[in-house]
Amino acid sequence: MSDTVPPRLLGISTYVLARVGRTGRARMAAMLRERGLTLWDLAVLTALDDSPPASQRALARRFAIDPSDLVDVMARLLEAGLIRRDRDPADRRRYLITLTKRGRAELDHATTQAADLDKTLLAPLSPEERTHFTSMLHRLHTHHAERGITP
Amino acid sequence: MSDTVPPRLLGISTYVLARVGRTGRARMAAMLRERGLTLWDLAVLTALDDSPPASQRALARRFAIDPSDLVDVMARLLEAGLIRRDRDPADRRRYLITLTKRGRAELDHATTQAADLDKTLLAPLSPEERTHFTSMLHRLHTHHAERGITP
DNA sequence: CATATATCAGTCTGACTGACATGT
DNA sequence: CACATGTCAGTCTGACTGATATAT
Repeated sequence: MSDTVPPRLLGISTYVLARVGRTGRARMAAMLRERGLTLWDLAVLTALDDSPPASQRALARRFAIDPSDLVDVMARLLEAGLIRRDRDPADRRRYLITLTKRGRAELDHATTQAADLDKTLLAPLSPEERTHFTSMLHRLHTHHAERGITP
Repeated sequence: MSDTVPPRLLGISTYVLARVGRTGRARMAAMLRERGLTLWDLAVLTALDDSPPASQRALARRFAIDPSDLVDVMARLLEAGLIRRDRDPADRRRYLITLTKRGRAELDHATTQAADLDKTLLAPLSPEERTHFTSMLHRLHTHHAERGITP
C-alpha cells in the first residue's frame, strides 16, 4: 500500500503538511461520526464551553462558517440535546446558546478521544520531538491565522 | 482578524495540524490557479516527470483519484498542451502518457513557486527548526501513508 | 426607514458510484 | 467468455450566494 509519492511532490513541504493534516482530519471525522457528531459540531461545542456567544451570528463569525450553514449544525445539536437555545429577551432577533449537561459530557468525551488520536498521529516522534513539533505547529498556526477558523 | 480559537480546540494537535495544512493547501491552489492549473494537475505532472505510467488507470491508482475523475484532469492537461497521450500499441485499451516540453516547463515553474510558498509557510521558524520540522513531517507522512495520495 | 438576525433555496465544487462501449 | 480500460451520467457532501420574514 501507499504507492510511492513522486519525489517532486515530497519536496514541497506545503504538500506534505496538507497531506498529513488531511489524514488527521479524516480520522477525527471518523472518530466523531461514531458518536453522531461532525467536525463543526465539535468546534461549536468547544466554543460554547469557552464563552457563550452573543448570538448565532457571532458564533458563525468566530468560525468563519457561513451563518446559513450553521443553521443545520445547530438543528442537529439541538435535537441531540447537546445545546440549549433561547431567544435573547434584550434583542429578540438573537439566540442565546448554552451547553447542556449532555453537551458538556459529549465534549469531554470527544476531547479525551482527540487526545488519543493525537498520540496515534504523533506516534513516530519521540516525546521530546512531540512537544517541539507541537510548539512549532502552534507558532505556524498563530502566524497564519488569517481570518476565522475552519475545522 | 483571526478570532480567538477555543482553547480546547488548540489543545488538539490533529486539529491545529489539519488547520495549518488546509491553509497551505488553499494557498497552493490559489498559486496554481493563476497559471490555470489545479492541485490534481500538479500531482499528475510530477508523476509523469517521475516515471511515465503504464496506463491512465495506473496513474489513477497511484494517486487514489477515481479513474472517472481523472478523465477531466487529463482533458484539461491535453488541451493546455502539457501532456501527450497515445494509445499503447501493445494494448490498445491503454493510453501512454508523457510530458510535453511545455508541460515540463510548467512543472518547473510550479515547483519553483511551491518552494517560495514553503518559505512563506515556514517563515516563523528558524532555519534549523525548519529542517527539523520538515524531517519530522516526512516521518509522519511515511508512517501514515495509508493508501494513495490526495493532494 | 435602514439595518441585523436567522433561515431557506439554489449553485458549485470534489469525491464517489453505477453503467457501458471498446479492446484483450 | 470473463476481464481491463477509459468514459459518461448521477449522487452526495461542504462551502458559497441570494432572497426573505422578523425584529430593532
